[in-house]
Amino acid sequence: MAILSKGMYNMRYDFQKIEPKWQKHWLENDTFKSEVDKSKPKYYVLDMFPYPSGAGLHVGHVEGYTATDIVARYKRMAGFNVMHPMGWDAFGLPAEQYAVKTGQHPRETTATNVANFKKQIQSLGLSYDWNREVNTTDEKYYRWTQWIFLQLHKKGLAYVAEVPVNWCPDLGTVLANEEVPEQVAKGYRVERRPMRQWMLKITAYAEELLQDLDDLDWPESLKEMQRNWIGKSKGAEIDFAIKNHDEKLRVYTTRPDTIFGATFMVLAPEHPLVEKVTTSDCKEAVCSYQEQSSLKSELERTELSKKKTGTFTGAYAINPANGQEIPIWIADYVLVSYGTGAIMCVPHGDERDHEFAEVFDLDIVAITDDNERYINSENKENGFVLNGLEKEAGIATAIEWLEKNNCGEAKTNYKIRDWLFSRQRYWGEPFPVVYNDKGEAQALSEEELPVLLPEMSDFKPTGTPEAPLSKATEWLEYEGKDGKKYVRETNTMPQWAGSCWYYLRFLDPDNEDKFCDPEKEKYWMPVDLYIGGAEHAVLHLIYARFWHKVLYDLGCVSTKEPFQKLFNQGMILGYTYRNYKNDKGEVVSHNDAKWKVEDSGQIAYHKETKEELKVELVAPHEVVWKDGKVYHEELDCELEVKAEKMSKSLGNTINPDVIIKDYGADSLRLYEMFMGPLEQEKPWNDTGIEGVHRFLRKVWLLFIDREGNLNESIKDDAKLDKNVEKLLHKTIEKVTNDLEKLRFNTAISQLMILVNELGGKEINKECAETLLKLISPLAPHIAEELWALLGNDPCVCEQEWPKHDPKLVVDDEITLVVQVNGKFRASLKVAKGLSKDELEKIAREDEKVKTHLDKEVRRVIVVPNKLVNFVL
RNA sequence: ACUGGUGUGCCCAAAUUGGUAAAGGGACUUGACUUAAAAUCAAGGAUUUGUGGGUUCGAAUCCCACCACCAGUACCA
Repeated sequence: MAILSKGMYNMRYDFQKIEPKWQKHWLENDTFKSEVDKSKPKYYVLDMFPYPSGAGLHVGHVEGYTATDIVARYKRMAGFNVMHPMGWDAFGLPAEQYAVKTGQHPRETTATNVANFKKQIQSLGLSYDWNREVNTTDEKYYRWTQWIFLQLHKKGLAYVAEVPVNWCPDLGTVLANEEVPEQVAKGYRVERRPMRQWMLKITAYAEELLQDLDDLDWPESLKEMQRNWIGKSKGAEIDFAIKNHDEKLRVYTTRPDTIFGATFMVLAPEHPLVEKVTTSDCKEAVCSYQEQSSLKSELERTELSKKKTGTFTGAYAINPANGQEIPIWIADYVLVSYGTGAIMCVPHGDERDHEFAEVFDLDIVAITDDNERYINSENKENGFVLNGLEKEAGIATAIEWLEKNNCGEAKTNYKIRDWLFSRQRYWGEPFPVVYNDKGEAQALSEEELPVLLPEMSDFKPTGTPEAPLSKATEWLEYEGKDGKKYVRETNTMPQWAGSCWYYLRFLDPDNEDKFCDPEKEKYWMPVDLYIGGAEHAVLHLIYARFWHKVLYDLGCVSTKEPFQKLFNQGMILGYTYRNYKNDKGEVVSHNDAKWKVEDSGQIAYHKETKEELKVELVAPHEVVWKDGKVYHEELDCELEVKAEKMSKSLGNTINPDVIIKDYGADSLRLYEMFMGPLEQEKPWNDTGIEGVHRFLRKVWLLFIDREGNLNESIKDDAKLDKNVEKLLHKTIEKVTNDLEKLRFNTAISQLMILVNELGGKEINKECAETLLKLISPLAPHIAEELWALLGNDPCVCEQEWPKHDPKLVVDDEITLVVQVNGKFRASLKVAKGLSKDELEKIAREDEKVKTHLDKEVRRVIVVPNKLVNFVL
C-alpha cells in the first residue's frame, strides 16, 4: 500500500479533523432522529444488523451499511420521513464461542464487542437514529422474543418432539437443518441423533411462504433459493397391500403414472413397519443394517458418490395396479422424514432406483418407449389404462384411478421441515416454559416475562446434550401459583430468534407494554429497502417471514410480508497469491498445478508428474503486478492470483479502521460504492481507493485555496458557462436516477465528470451548493464541511434535494452517425429534431460519405437524432 | 450433476428500447512544476466485447452450442 505523506494533505483536506467533527455534530443535534409524521411519506431503510463478533467490522459490513446510508440520506433530502435504525444481534454462537475461548463471560465480551462495533460504525458517518438502538440480549428486548414464543405456543406452532436432530459435538448443541451446511463447512462434525427438542411448525406456513414470494421485490435468485428450500412437489400417496399382513404400506410419489414399472419397494431403515414385516430369516441382516445407518451422519448418508446399500426384509407388497408381488427392501437413500418414509421403486424411470436395482439385481420393467409414450402400463381387468397417454394426462388418470379404487390420493409435499428451535447453549433467550413432575411442558403466563437468563460463571457447553443452564441449580426451580414445584426448561432459543422481529422493535424500542405500538407499526411498515448478504437466504429471511406471517394472523402487524424490497450486496473479495513448489523446493508454474479433494482436505499436485506440491501463500506486500500478471518480488516467478472471500487464514483481509485512518471515511465509503455494481462480487484493490481520495481532494480544491480560504472562483453572481450549466443539470438528473436504482458507481463517475469540468472555471454559489448537495449522501463529511465554509448554516444533509431543469438537459445539437453498409463513415453535428428526409439529405452531401457511395443505394435506414445507414 | 450469475483494454468498470464500444477510476508512458522525489496539472497509446455459429442494414446487447470462473442445492422419490 502506498504510504501517504500526510502532512501535505492535512493543510488542504484534513479528513481526520473534519470527520469526527461532523459525526459529533450529527449525534449531539439528533440530526437523524425520526418520529411518526403523517404529513410526509415514510421510507424505512434497514440493514441486516450485525453479530458483534470479536473480530470487529469488516469491509463487507461497510459496503451494505454505506449503501443504505446513501439511500437514507438521499430520501431524507428528497422529502421522505426516513427510518434508519441499527442494533445488535448479540445472542448466539459467534459471540459465545468467543467468550468460551477467552474465558470471559459472554455478557462482558458482548458489551465490549458492541461498543467496538458502534465506535467503528459511527466512524463511518452513518446516519442512524441511535435513539432506536436495540440489543437482542437486553432483557427489555428478549422479554418480547419470549412473548412472541408464547403466542406461537398458544397457536400450537411450538411443540416438543423427540426427533432425530443434527447434534454438533464440537459446539455442544443441536443445529437447525438450515444451519448445518455452514457449520460443516467450518469443519465441525454433525451427527444425527434422536433428542427431545422444541420445534416451530414452519411447515404450516409452507404454502404461504411460497405463494407470497411472487409479490416481493427481491432478487430472483434469492426467491428461487427459498422456493427450492420449501421444495413443493405434487404427486400422490399410494397404499400397497403387504402379503400376509393386514397393514398397508403407504408411499409418496410424484409419478403415480409410473406405477406399472414399480418392481420393488424401499423403506427408510427407521420406518415403523420394518419391524412388523421383516421375516425371521432376514431379521439379523435388517437389524444390523439399521444399526449401521443410524451411526452414519447425515452427510455420510447423503454422500452421492457412494454405492447404494440396503437389505431385503423378506416381505412382499402387492402392486395395486397389476397385482404383482414385489419385494420390500430397506435402504438409507430413503429418508424417514420426507413423504411417508417409503417409496415405490421404478428403476426404468428413476435414476436412483435404477442404480439400486442394478446393485441388487432387481427387475427392471420398461414403462415408456423412446418417444416417452407409456408401454406395459395397462390392466384391462381393473380398468387402469395409461398406454397411449401423454405424461400430464397419465398422472391425472393414475390419481383418478387410485382415488376411485380407494388405494391412494393426490398429495402435495414440501421439503421444508419444522424448525428445530432449541439449543444446548447458555447465550440465548431462555424459554418461558417449565416442566411438572411428570415431565410435561407448561408455558408461563405473559405476566411472568421476562424469564431472565441466570448469571453463571460456568457457562461452557457440557459436551453432552445436557444444556449449560442445567447447572444453574437455583434458577432451575420454579414454584407455580398452585404451590407445586416445577423445573425450568434449560435449552435456550437459537441465534435466529431475536433477528426474527427486530425490524418491528426498532419502530418502538422503549415500549414496556407492547412489542410495538400498532399505530407506529402501521405507519412505518413494511420495510421499503432491506440490504444484506445473500448468505441469509434460507435462514434469517425465511424465519423472519414465518414469524411475521404468524404475527399478521394474530393481528399484531398490518402487512403480510416484512421486507418489500430486498437487495443483496456482493461480497468484497481479497486477492490471494500462491506459489507452488515441488519436493525439492523448486518453483512450479501454477499453470501446471491441479487440485484434488482427499480425506485430509484439498491437495495440490503436478498435472503431469502427479507429484504432490507444496503451496505457499504469498503476502500482498511481496508481490508485484505487471501487465495483469503477478510476480514474486524476490523469487521473480509468476504467482497464481485469485480473488477469494476474505479470511484471517488467507491473510487477505482489509481492516476498515486502517483505511479510515489513512484515507478517511468518505474515501472508504466512496471507494466501496465506486468499485462496481452493488450486487456484484468485487476484489479489493489498494490503489483504487487512492483514485476516489484524489477526487475528494479535487472537490476540496474547487472550494478552498492553498491558504485555506474560500476560492475566489466561487462568486455569488457569476454567470455559468452554458455547457457547464447543461452538465450540471445532466448530473442532477443522472445522480438522482442512479441513487434511486442503487447504481452508486455510475453516480460517482458522473460527479467526477462534473468536478473535472468545473476545475479552474468561475462558478456561482448556487452551482457550488448544488454540487455539495449531490455529493452529501455519498461523502457526507466533506460536503458538510464545505457547506459550512461557504457560509451556510448546518446541515447540508437537511437541505432539499436539487431538481434538474428538463429544458436544460436537452441537447439542441446532436451527433449524427453516418454508416455505409453498417460501417462508420462520418459523424456530423446537426440540429436536433430534423426529419428523416433532411437527415438523409445532409448525410448524402457529406464529402467523406460521398466517396463511399460508389454503387447504387438500395436502402436507407434513418434513425431520427441518431444515424443514417446507406445499404448498397 | 442441477439451478442461478458472471465473462468488455494491463486491472476495476460504463454503454436507455439492438445504432460511433470502452465514459469514469486505477496502472503505465511523456511533458510541466521541483535541486530531487511525492503531490498537482497537461498530454498519450492500445481495442474489436470468453469461443464458434445464427438473426439483422446494424449485435457487448437477441437466439443456439460450447468453454471458464463464482455462488447455491445436492439421493426430497
